[in-house]
Amino acid sequence: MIANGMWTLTTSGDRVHIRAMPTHYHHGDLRRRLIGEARLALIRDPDPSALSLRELARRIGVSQNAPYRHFLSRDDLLEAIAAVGYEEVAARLAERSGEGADAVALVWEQLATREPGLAALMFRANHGGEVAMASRAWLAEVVRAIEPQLGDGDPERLVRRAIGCWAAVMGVTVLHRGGLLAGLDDWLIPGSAELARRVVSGH
Amino acid sequence: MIANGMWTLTTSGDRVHIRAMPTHYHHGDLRRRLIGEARLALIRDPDPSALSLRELARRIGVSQNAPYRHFLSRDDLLEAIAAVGYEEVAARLAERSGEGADAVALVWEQLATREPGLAALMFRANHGGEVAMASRAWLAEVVRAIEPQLGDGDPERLVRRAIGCWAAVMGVTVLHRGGLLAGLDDWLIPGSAELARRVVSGH
DNA sequence: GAGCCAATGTTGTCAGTGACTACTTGGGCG
DNA sequence: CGCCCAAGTAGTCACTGACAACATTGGCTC
Repeated sequence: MIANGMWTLTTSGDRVHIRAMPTHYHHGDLRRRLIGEARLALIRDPDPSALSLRELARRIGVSQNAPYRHFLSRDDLLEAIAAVGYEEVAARLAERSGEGADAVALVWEQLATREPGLAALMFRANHGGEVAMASRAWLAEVVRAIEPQLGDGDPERLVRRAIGCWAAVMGVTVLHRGGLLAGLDDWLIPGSAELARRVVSGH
Repeated sequence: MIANGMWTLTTSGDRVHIRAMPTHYHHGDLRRRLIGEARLALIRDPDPSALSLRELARRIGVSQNAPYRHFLSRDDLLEAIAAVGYEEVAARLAERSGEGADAVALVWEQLATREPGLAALMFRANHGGEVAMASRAWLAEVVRAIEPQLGDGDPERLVRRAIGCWAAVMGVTVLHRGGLLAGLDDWLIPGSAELARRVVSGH
């Protein structure tokens, strides 16, 4: 089955059915509800490993097993959330085209501040194809953002710089959120925007 | 009680006893054993959230509750391991003083390659004081490593650059291990050494 | 309009986990 | 020699992810 929230594609035999999704039941809405509720849970407790499928189900008011109709496993849910995260962050960066590397830093920092749990999920190891795919949209936006600052050099360098920029910004975020910079005076901590610019610019 | 593996310091009343640790029992050795076995487990399965205290205990041959005599909780164990990780990586960097930012990249990359689970632990959010402390040793070594490349500017800038270097190198590692760069051609991925140099050098 | 049938719920169950309480042990100190 | 107490053991609890089996819903086909 293929669904996007508005409709579902179903196969019966070798026929293909398209049908609108019901809205007044939990039917068809659950997947979205689960992701939304999970994000809320991640705001309450930013540790993704503390997120419980059963509690989510309880909160939404469905049976403990219902989530498994929409996600293969707990990890599958987490993947989906991370993917949504990348999509959103890409969209937010797209709105700020023209602000260069600073925008990359800004958008990422906002994410990490507002939804640290979501950010933690996006840092996570062993992501599957879904997240990798979604993160490409983000990477594409980073490329677009920094492109004017790099002049028209070769496109490969552009991508390399974009990844470097992403990595650097993400790195500071990880250090920050990890408490690894706790106790250090503020002026000893590089601003992520400054770092992003530094990575992008130059020969 | 204070212990370092060779001896223990015990207080009885207001006296202090120092005594050698027995070696033929698990006594006194368990803490170290646990950390070691946990690292092995993290090599088998790099996902820290999959590490089970009970399985560790089983593997070592002690009761399921024995670990709690040495660590307050599972997280406490993970913290201790992360701290050890930072200590080791600091030591390894110290051996390569004079190689500049490249050494930082090299050492960190080796860690992430050889013990990705350990690395994941060191990236983790919400670290307590113990890890923050240990990571300071690492940061100090990074400062020492990049110092010759920066000339003798102001020391604050030096620290900022060191943190930036750390963040950048760590960022690429996270992206890599997260599978976020999967499918990208190699020449599109910035080398962490190059990135480190770029962050450190310049005006 | 009847009924099929896939999607999507629900109930029941299992093994495994972190953490707690209460006990036992054993070796060095006085 | 006897006590003390750090460090180990046994038993238990609530909770979790995952699975199997069953119930229900509503659109499509005929």
